[in-house]
Amino acid sequence: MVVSGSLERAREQGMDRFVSTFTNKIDAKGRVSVPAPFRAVLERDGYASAGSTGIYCYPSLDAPALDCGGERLAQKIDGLLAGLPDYSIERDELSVALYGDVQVLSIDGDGRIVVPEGLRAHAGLGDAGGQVTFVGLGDKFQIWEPGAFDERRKAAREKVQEHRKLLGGGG
Amino acid sequence: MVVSGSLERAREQGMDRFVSTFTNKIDAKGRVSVPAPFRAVLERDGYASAGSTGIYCYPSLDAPALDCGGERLAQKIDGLLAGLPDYSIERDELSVALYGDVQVLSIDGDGRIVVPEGLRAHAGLGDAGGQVTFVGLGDKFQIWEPGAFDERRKAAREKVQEHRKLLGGGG
DNA sequence: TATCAAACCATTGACGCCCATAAAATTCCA
DNA sequence: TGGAATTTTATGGGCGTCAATGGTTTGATA
Repeated sequence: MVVSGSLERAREQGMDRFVSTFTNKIDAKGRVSVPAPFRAVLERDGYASAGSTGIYCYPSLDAPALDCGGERLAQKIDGLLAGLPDYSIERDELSVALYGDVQVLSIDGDGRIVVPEGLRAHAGLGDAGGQVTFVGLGDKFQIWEPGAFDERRKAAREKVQEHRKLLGGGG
Repeated sequence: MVVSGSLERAREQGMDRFVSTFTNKIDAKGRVSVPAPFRAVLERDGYASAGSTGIYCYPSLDAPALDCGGERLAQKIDGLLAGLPDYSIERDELSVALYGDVQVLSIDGDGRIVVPEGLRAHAGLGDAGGQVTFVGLGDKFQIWEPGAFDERRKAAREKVQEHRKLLGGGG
């Protein structure tokens, strides 16, 4: 396929954030299609143009999921380091923390990525059914094992309902 | 192998920083393959062209790891020293610390380096399983014993978690 | 000549790249 | 508005190239 359909639409609509969730299959080779709308956002973000080779991906700090994004995400990380002096110990430490877990995954001509073993393990991808769920979070998106994401979503709903009650049902 | 694949890709895409982590085997002779993407960055950096013969490599000042890079790294070190007054004690000490243990490692036709015993000892390379981990840190990269890196990474993750507000709360 | 290091070669497994198919969605026209 | 035609996406598979790794030979040195 050619990355043009969703891309052009996204351009026209000024879409530049990751939205919605999609569930795709991960095949025997470990390949997964990145949802076309996400690819469109990445294109806009310039993931494949000037700065980088692919998408940035690292284990989420607080969930069994992977955080992914393009240039914007990379620049956010760089921004954190920008303030620290070159070759200072602080910078080295933070660099390892931020870069150490990051993998750059290239997207093939068909819009697919291969998730390396280490990352797959953190998110438990492939543990069940060989499917993975992409979740848009604006600036970035996450990759979940579908079952795990379901639980997380349920929990989130319940929490929201709690809040509503506390807020006096003003909805 | 021929150093052309990743290199050309890197050229075209303007990739000029060390990113991602890779784990390769180190054999009985002390040989390790430098990850192809890193070689590509080094090529761009001119490590093997005009100025120098190989990559700069020295014991990391604050970690059981090796700091490595090409021309850019060398120049940054120079710049760092240039900032200090001539014949100052600080400069002398830093000079020794930085330059004293620097080794220029040449990359053979197959993309491998031989890590000298002294450096290997500092990072504990080969102590377990005969594997080493390359960690991209932008301007330079580090070489770790996988186990040690894992520990450092865990610690770093916890540290980042404390500062995750800086990341925009996204995790 | 013995030893060590560095260039050379060869193998294998992984990965990038291409094509094919099928399903879904969108467009276009009646 | 409905339905056909076209486009786009997702997914499966094959194939060639390249990277990583192990081994061998050559060359320098003492």
